[in-house]
Amino acid sequence: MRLTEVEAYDGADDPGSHAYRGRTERNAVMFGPPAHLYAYFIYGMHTNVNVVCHLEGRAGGVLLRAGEVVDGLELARRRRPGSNDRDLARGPGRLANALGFALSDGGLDVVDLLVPRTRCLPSSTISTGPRVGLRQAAERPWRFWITNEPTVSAYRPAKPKPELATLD
DNA sequence: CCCGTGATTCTCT
DNA sequence: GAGAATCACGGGC
Repeated sequence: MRLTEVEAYDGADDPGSHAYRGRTERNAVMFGPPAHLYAYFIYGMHTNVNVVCHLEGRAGGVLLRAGEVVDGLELARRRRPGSNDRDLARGPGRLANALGFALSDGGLDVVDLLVPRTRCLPSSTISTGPRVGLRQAAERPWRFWITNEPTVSAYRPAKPKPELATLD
């Protein structure tokens, strides 16, 4: 998998992070050592995965939002029947599916699964913007993606909180 | 566009 | 401990 889109979450200082309100049973691995998987279940049907990034004791991680399947294409297709190749990992739930990650993989050490590119992309090819679906800290431009990559997911703003009726 | 779906967490008792 | 609100989404129309 070649990652094309990620989002950063900074624990204690980030109202958008699952770790913002401190350690709980669910988010415990985010407080542990880096390069481990924080997996969680969302919207009643989807699994998302993050890579823990800060040193032990300080929470934070990077949500893997989208990628291009460049290896094990047949396997990824089998894991996501009906998906076209571009969509195999286009979105965090789909990406977890395509890689075969499940909730039970939470805590897994992924240091050997993450292979840095041999050459860095020039920063001019990386775009940034607000994270998807957040009401809290929505203004922080902590979503990063490769510009013009077809495998990057569509941006969807958070559903605004219903306001009480206003005169107008 | 719209809505299913269920874990987690918050806010009261 | 119960009930409600929230939610880092995807698929279908």
